[in-house]
Amino acid sequence: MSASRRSSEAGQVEGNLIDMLAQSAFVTMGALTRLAAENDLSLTQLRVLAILRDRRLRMSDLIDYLGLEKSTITGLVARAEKRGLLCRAPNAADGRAIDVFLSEEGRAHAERLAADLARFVSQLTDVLTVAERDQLGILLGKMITPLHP
Amino acid sequence: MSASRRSSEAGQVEGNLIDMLAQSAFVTMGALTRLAAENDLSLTQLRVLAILRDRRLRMSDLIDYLGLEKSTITGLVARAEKRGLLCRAPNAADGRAIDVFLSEEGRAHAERLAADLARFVSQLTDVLTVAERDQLGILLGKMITPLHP
DNA sequence: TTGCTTTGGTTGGTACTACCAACTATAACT
DNA sequence: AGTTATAGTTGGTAGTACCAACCAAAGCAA
Repeated sequence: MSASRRSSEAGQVEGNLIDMLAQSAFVTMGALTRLAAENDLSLTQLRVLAILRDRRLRMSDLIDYLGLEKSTITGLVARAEKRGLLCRAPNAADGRAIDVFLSEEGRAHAERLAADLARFVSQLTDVLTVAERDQLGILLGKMITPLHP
Repeated sequence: MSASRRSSEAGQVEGNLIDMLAQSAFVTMGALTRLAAENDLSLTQLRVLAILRDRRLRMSDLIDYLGLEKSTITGLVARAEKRGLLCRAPNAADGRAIDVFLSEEGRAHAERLAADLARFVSQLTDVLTVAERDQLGILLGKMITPLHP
């Protein structure tokens, strides 16, 4: 596992896949966390903005996307709403449900974050050739797509 | 960015590298978080155990590894110590410093976690051929190694 | 050597995350 | 209609992570 920055000591470039996946996850999450912090957001809030960028969801959908307790979502959305990042509105079809979607300000935030993230990732993948980048995208895609049918 | 599980809708398997990296990071982090939760740990505590698995560090080193505020580390280590996962001892060479290292129980925990993680990752990479797995490890390694010289 | 600065860690306080259990209200089922 | 299931909220707890303020040992300087 070895979540540290230097768990696989130099030399063995191929490393072990477990370490590589865990480490790249931590690196990416670290970057995302920093990115969020720079924009005065938490990682979870950043996720919410990202998810809502091209969707209008009910609370319960958001729960599915994030895999968190509903009370957690309530608080999350409430704080984000208070900050003007997103809006709540009753769902037209279901009297129990509440829809959530980005406000103007939230959308602007989300766009900026997406751009920043893109910049970070390209910096991270700079060391790879274009072919390698494609290859990496394909492999990760193949690994992940089974998870969301 | 699109941190969601299904941000890149079906079809374009190659996806876009940014999405793929972010998503695989979230998937991996999700698994790590679940793994940690099953063992009654937080993600950060799991990281600490992973880092200390083959090291004895001073607090300040731990700060570097985790990239968190020192007061955060103090609390983290204090709670883990109270739970018997790790030990604190004054550093022999520097009167100000405190060494941190795994207890027996902490070590056992860490081993178990490493095994569980390995199991999870292999399940995740099951869809890949052996050659693809190697390739993925190489690419991730190449991408990450520059970050820890 | 005495005094100033830097480094290593802790303490106290705040905001947020995330969980659980208990609750209200609408919807769906029989 | 009456029961059951679903959608969200509220209240309470533990943990994460930050900041500012602090103490003590170490390093450096005059």
